Amino acid sequence: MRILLIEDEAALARPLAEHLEADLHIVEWFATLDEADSAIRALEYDVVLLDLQLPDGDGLSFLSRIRDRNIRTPIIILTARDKVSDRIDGLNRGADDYVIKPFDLDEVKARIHTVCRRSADQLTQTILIRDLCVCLSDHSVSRAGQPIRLTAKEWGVLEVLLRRKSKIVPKESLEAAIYAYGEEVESNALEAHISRLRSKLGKDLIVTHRGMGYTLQP
Amino acid sequence: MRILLIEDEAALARPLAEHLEADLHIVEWFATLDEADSAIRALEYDVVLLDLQLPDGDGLSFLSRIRDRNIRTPIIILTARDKVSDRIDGLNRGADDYVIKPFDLDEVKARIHTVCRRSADQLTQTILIRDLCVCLSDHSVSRAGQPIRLTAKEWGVLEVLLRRKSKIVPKESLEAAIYAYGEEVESNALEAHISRLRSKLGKDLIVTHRGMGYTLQP
DNA sequence: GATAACCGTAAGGTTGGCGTAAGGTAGACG
DNA sequence: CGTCTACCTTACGCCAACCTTACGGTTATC
Repeated sequence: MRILLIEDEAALARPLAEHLEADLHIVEWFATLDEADSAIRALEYDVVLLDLQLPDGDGLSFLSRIRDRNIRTPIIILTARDKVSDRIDGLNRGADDYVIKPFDLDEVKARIHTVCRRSADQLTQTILIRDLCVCLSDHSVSRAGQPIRLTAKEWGVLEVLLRRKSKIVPKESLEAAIYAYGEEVESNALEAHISRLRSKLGKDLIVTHRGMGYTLQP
Repeated sequence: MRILLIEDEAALARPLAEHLEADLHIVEWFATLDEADSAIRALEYDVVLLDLQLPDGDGLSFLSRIRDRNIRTPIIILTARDKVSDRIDGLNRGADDYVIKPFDLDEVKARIHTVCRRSADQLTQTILIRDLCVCLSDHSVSRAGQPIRLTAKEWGVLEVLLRRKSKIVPKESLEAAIYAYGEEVESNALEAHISRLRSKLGKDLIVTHRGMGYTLQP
């Protein structure tokens, strides 16, 4: 678990960080919103522990800003016992839970666990097409419950076709999708991938439009 | 916390509900078993507060019915001081705790907390996968009863794979999970960890998806 | 202060994905 | 019907991605 701890009081933060690290988590501790902001921009965390009173700004507005940016990382607020309104406000702005200071270290641990679990079984984006079940978020395909293993390139092609559902996708678009700049390829590599995809997913799933491109059969 | 309160005496129920709501819980109050039954069918609660004497039936049989349906939501019984046998009976039928009427509001709160903690710890945190038993909360793994010792990094990798169950997890995600910012590593350290994990947990638990990442074999 | 555990590194081995190309198929058009 | 051409299919071989292992540096443990 990768944890972002935003707390200015070292006396609180340090033991907490140590306790969580002893629990085999990776903790990154910042004392200002400014630092935390660049950290959360650059990296992915599994959970954020956010103190509301910080030297360089209000934790609540930070919270709103994060959610506005559509970052859905679970956030647990660290708040004083008497600041009931802060807690409510925080939950309303998209926090996932709160812990009251002074907190029990094990309680924080427990909250982190439940919050992470909650976010882990979030909805996964799955698409049903003919007898196939394609899950975009886990890169998995199955037919009649039987999982089908695709290679990286095959998946790349399928994903583009799925996203441009029912539209005719030109070969060039597909090639652009699976080859980075500079590693383009001459020859019929794409056609070979299409062929291999068909043999795995069913002969008539992918329809050819001569001279134009490919579509998925709905 | 989402709380289902089943209590017919408004004089008791109302202040309790208010007190719990002030503590930021969500309380849904029903005065009959019938209503409560449909509520618990439809929604998930974190804890149920159950009075045993209700106008439309016996709380104890309701309790049995819930447990028979394999609903494991923690249940706290609200009972009168002189009904000792009811309490024992309740606990035997699967209640998690009891509070004696007339109760102190803060005591109820405390009971709710401990009961929730307990249930969160025990049922959410152990995962069975193939012949392995993995406990997320205490970071232990065992195969056929034999404990297996994992190192910190090995555990970090395994935990992420477990949490993203059945998803293909890219190498970068795994690396991000076990290295804090600034202590990233060049070389195939991750591959080495995967290899060591496989030798400890079984050769085919972790499946490689070339160019994409790793998955756990279900 | 010695022993063990952990982990990054790199070397050497393995393999599956992928590009290639050759031969076949089928729409398009006259 | 014949020809052209875009596309299909298959086998093959290469190589990057990956695996495994040993080694040494560092840190934890007693």
